[in-house]
Amino acid sequence: MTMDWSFEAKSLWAKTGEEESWLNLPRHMMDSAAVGEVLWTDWLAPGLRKRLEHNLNLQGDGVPFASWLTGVHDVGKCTPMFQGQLRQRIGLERHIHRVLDAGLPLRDTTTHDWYPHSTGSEIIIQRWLAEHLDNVSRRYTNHLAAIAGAHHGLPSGPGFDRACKAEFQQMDPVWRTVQDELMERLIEYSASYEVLPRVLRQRISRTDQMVLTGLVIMADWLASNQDYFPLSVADAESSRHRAEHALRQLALTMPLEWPDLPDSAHEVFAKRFHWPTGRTARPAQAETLRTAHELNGPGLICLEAPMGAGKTEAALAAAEVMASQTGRGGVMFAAPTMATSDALLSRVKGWADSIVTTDSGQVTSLFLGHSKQGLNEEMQQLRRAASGIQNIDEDDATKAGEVVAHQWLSGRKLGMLANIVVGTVDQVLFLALQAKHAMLRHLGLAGKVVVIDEVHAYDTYMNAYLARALEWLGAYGVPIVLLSATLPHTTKARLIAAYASGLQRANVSADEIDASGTNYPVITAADRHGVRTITTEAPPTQYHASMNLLDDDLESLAEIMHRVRDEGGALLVLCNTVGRAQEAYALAQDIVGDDSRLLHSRFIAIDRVDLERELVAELGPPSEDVVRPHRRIVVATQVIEQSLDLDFDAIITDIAPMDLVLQRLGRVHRHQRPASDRPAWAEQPQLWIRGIEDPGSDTTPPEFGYAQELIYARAILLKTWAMLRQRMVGDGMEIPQDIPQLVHAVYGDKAPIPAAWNQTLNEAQAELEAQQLDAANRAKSFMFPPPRSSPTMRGLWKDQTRDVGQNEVSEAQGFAQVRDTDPTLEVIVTQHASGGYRILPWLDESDTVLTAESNIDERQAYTLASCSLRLPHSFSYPEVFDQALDELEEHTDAGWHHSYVLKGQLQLMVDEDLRCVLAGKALRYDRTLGLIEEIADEPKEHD
DNA sequence: AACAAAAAAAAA
Ligand SMILES: [Fe+3]
Repeated sequence: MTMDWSFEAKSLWAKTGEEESWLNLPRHMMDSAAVGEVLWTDWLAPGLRKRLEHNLNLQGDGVPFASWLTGVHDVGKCTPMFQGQLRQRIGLERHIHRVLDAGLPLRDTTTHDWYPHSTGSEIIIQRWLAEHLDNVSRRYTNHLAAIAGAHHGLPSGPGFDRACKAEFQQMDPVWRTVQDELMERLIEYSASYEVLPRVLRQRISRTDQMVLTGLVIMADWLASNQDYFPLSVADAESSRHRAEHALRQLALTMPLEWPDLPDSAHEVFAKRFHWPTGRTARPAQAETLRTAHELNGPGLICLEAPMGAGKTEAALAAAEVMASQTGRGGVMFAAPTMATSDALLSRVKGWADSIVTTDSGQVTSLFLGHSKQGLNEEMQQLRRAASGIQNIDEDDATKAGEVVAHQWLSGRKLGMLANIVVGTVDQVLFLALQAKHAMLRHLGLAGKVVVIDEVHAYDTYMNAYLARALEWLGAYGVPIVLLSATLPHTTKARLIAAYASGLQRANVSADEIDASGTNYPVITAADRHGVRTITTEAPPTQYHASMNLLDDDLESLAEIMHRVRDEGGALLVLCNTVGRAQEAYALAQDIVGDDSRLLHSRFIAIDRVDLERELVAELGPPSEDVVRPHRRIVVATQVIEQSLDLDFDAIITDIAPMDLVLQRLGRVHRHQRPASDRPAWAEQPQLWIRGIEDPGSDTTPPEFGYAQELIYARAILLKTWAMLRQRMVGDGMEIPQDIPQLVHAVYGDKAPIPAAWNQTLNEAQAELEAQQLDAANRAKSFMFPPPRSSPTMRGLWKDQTRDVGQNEVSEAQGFAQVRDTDPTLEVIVTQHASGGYRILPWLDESDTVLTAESNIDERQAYTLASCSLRLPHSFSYPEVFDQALDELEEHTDAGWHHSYVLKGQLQLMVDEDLRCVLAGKALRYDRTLGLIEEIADEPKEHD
C-alpha cells in the first residue's frame, strides 16, 4: 500500500543516524504499524490474543487495531517541541531547515529537551479521538491514549502532562493540521476506522493496557533497530515488506505449538524426559498431570512433595497441558537462586528438545534469566551456535527442531519475551515492582505458564511480592504451578487467594486450604470453579531418625568427631554462623586432620564451586565417578541446605526453624546405599541438635543466644524446640511422613508449649508479627497495587518520572527491590603485582600483570568474574559500607568498564599474603577457610 | 556495630 503523505508530514524527522541518514515520521509510524501487525498475528500467544479480542470487542479486527496502536505511538513527535530539539545539534541543522521550509514554525528561542513526546502522543490521540468519534467516553479514550503515553516504559506523569498541555495551547494551528493528517492517514493505513469506535465502547483494563503497552514497546524497539529497518528509505518501499523481511532475518521465535500427548501418564513422562523403557511415573507425578487435565480454564496447581518425588518433571508435564489448554506459548521456570536456575537449565532444555523435534518444524528460544547468566557455559555454547545459524540466511530447514539462545530475545528486559525462560524467582517478582518497562515483563509472562520452585523458601517480604505477582498473573489468566516442600497453610492460603482474586473467583476460605491436612505429597488445585485437594499414594517410609541434644561446647562436639575418627563415616556439622563454622572446623582439623572440609559463602565463587564439586565427587549420588571416603567431616553453614545433592551418615545441626531442620536432616541417608557403606554407629540416621545456649525445661524457657535469634525468629525457634524436645523423649521422627505435622505445628499453633514458656512465646510472637507487618509494609512501597484497584494505568506507579530499577533509595522508606536485604558489597578479588594487579595465582599460571591500560581478553575477564566474593555483614553498616564502597571504587580498574562481564564490578586488591585492609578492617583470604576478618592489633592505650 | 544466604544493576 503506497501512502500519499503530504510534503509537511514527510519533512518531520523521527530518527536520525550516521552520515545524514534519517527516517521521517510517517515512515516510522508505518514501520511500527507493520511490525505490530506481524506481532499480533504470529508472535502473540494465542490465548493472550483471544483474550484481547474478546475484551476489546475486536471482532476479528485484531490486526488493524494492533497496527493502529503500534503505529500511533510516536505521533507526539509532530510538535515544534520535539522537532526543535535538533536546533542546537551541530550537523543536524538541515532537519530544522527542512521542517521550517515546509512551513511548520518552530519557536527560535526555547529548547524543549524536557518534552516527552510520549505524553505528546497521548494528548494528540485524546484530542483527535474525542473530536472525530461520536459517543465515546472521555475516560475510555484516555485509557487507550495512555498506552502511547507509556511507550517509554513509564506512564505520563501529571507534571509533564500539565506542561505539555500548556505547550499545545500555544502551538501554531498549522501543526494541528499535520497531526490530524497523521492520525487520519494512519487509520487508513491500518484500516482501523471500524475497530476503533468498537474498542472505545468499553473500559480498557489495567492488565490489557499493560500487555498492549508491552506490545507497542516491542514493536517500537524492533522498528527502531537500524540493522533491520535501515534509515533513508525510498518513499516507494513498503513498510509491510520491510517488516516481513526484518522479522524473517531476525528469526523471531513464535509461540510453541504443543503436540498431542499420549493418554498414558507413563508415556508422557517417558517421552518428555527420555526415560528408559520400564520406568513409570510416580503417583504424585501422574496425579499432577491428571489435575492439569482436569482444570477448567486457567488455574493454579500447588504440589507439595518431598525431595526426590520428581517435582520438576511433574511441573513441566503439567505446564505443557496447561499451556495447550489456555493457549500459552512458553514457560517460565523460576528458582530461588542463580545456582538452582543454572542446574535447571539443562533439564528444562532437555524437555524442550523433546517438544521441538525436527518433525515439528518448530524453533524455540531459551533464555537464562539472572544477573550472571553471561557466565553460564551452556548458554555461551547455545549463543555461539545461534550466531552460526544467523548466517545461514532464510534456510529455515536447518533450524527446525532447535532450541536456540535468541540474540534479540535476551537481556534483562527482552529476555522474558523468549519462549522458555529459566531464571531466578526475582524475575517473576519484578512483575509486581513499579519498574520502568515493567510492561515488557508483563507481556512476556502473560503469554506463558509460570512455574515457581521451592515456594517454601521465601520470607514474608518476598511472599508479599509473590502474592501480588500471582494476583496479576491470575488476572492475565496465566496458569501457575507452585512446587514446594510442606508449606504452612497460611502461606499457601495467601498465595492461592491472591491468584484466585486475580482470576476473579470468590474468596478462598481457610477450610478449603486446610483440607490438605497433613498429607504429603499433596496437591492443591484452584481454578475459577473452586479449590480442591488431591492426595496421592504416600511414598514408603524413608527412614526413622533418632534425635539427641548436644551441649553447645566443644567437648561434646569433639566426642562425636572422635567417633568419626575411630570408626569412620561422613558427618555434617551445620552451623548458623560463619564464625561458629570456622570454630568447629578448627576442632575437626585437630581431630581428623585432612579428612575435614569447610564450606560457607565467604569463598570466591570459583573456589566454592571447586569445593562443592569435590564434595559431590565424594558424597554425591552413587555412580562410577563417586568415590566415598572412609572418613569425612564437613563443617558448613546454610549453603549446604541449598541445591547440593549430598549424602551424610549423620548430622549435627544448630537449632533452626522446623522446616529448615527437616531440610538439613534431608542431607542424611539421602541416597540408597548398602548398609555396609555406613559405619555401625550411624546405621540409623543420627541427628544432634546443638547451638542452644540453655535448653530450658518444662519450668524454664530456653535461651538460644543472640546470634541465633538475629538469624531466626525467636518465636519459631521456641515452637520448633518445644516440638523437637518432645520427639527426643518420644521416638524420633519418621521421614517423610512426619514432616507436615511437624511443620504445621510450628507455623500454626499446635506446638506443645510448656505453660512456663507461654509468656516469652507471646512476647516473641508479638515481635515476629510486628516484624512481618513491617516487612510487608516495606514491600508495598514500590509494589504495583492489585490489577483492578487503580482507575488509571498512571495510578499503578507512585512516581511516573523515575526509573526505580537502579536500586535508588526512596525518599520515604525502603528500596525498590524484591528481596528484603541489607546492602551488601560484592567484590572481585585480585592480587597486587608490581606495576598493576594480577589474577589470583592459583587461577592463572601465566603471571600476567594487568594495568588500567591492558586489554583484558575475554578469558581473563571470565576468570576475573569467577573471583567474586560477598563481603561479610560487618560491611553492611552504613558508614562502613559507604567507606568501603568509596575505597573499592577508587581502586577499581577503570578499564573494566569496557568489559561486558566486568562492568560495574568492584575490585578488591589483596597483597601476596592475600591480606588487605578495607574500611579500616583487616581481611585475609584463605583457600580452605574463606575470607577471615582478622582482629586488629589492640590499639595502643594513650594515657 | 554481636548476622546466613540469597539477587540486582542499557534502550529506542
Ligand atoms: Fe518514541
